[in-house]
Amino acid sequence: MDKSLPIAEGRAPFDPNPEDRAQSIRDSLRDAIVDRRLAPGTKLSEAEVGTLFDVSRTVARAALQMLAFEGLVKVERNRGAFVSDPTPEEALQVFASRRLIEPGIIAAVIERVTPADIRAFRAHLDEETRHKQERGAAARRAEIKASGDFHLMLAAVAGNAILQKFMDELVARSSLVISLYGRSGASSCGHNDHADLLVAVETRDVPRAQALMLRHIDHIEADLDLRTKEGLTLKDALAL
Amino acid sequence: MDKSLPIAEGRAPFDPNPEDRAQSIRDSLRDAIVDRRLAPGTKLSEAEVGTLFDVSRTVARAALQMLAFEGLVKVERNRGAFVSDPTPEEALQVFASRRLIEPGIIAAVIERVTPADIRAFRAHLDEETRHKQERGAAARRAEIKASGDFHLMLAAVAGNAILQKFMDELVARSSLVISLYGRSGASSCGHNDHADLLVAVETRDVPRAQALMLRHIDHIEADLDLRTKEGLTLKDALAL
DNA sequence: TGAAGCTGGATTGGATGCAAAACATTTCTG
DNA sequence: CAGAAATGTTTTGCATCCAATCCAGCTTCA
Repeated sequence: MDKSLPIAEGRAPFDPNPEDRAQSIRDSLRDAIVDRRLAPGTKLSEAEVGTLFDVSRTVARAALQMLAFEGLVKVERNRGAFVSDPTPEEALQVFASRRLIEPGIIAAVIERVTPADIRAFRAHLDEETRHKQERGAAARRAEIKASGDFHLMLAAVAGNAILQKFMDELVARSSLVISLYGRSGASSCGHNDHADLLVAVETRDVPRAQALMLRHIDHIEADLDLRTKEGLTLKDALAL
Repeated sequence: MDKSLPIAEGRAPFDPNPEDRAQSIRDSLRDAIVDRRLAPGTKLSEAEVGTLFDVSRTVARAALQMLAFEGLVKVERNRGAFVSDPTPEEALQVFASRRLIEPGIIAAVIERVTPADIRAFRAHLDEETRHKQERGAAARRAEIKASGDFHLMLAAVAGNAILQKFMDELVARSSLVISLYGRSGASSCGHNDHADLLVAVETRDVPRAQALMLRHIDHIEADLDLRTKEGLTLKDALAL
């Protein structure tokens, strides 16, 4: 059994809350996936996950099942669970979905945001820019994660639990897609979309905020290189 | 053990495809829930579900877990799974979510719909009106289900697997909400919203189709009576 | 009488064991 | 030597088993 998977990092040494261990395993695995510490296609065997987190296969399997529901892993019958490897088409669908949902979220945010929320957003933005200035792969990972968290904060303020869950899934899948197809290291290269968005929220300018949100999603998507990489190489190598 | 739960009805007698039994149990249970054959709040014990479908608790539990992810059942730790009993606020969130997603879906449909799709929609509409004319609780259930299926067909034609999954969940939750808070038996009392929508799709009039979709959701929501029923009665009985 | 504590039964959470499927390796055959 | 058959190994799917928790009814005590 190979213990080289770098996935058990964010886990608490001994369950702080004795509640649902499967949930916390899922969170650790999800972090590892969106952080690209686990490459798409990696096999996640029940036994391996179980021993790494020191639980039985039963609860390891439950965690993998949860991730399958979110689309972060694919389970193939009698074959096991693999970190999902979204196709370019799936990538486009992720952003198409976000284009529908996030303008609505931003409108709800403007309706409900409190001064305390604004302060929290500002603090988060500061941290984001801090990560952006640092160097190294770890800082890059932290930046991508923080960027996603900004959208999750918006979803939380919007106050719709269902949309929040959808955004949870969409942001996670986006991170996966960016890590696969992202051209530059960072999602928002050069742009300051989040800061602009926050200004529009503060001034309660709904149309502008929605337009900025759509533009922001355009920017993220424009940074992707969705030309299929593998799969064609075979044909290339043989025929051409 | 009570064997009175009328949930095992849609199940195939012996798994035609030996694949994933949990999945098919989930489908049966979901049908039963959105069909109102299982009332909100009903306890779904693992052992009971297991014996009803002739599987062990392990796979019964997996099915319940899936339903929990969709929000159709709530599992309380150490207490079990219960058919979820959405609050009025959750009900509003369901429709708020649909208002964001479905206009986008209808636009995608207009872009991609084929003549064969149109024929399928027409056939489905016929069946809907047929159910609407019949009498009895069974016909009412069939009508609600068919009405939801129309929206699911739209989502399928739109061609975005993620949005389709979201709509799966939203339609199921809507049926649950309607069965709980619906005033009239049917959702679209008197209106012919689906037929109008289909015309707009055929003429490829995106703005009109989107407006009709929003109006349709308004109609469904207007048919709800979201005043809290239980919970306040206690206060009423005691204080007032 | 009523409230707190206790006990028996039932139910869930989770670990383990076994059969079947998939995979890897070796052996056989042309 | 190449390809196919066969065998052994690994991993999943699932049933079963045990411990922990919860619930209901009963007992006890003020």
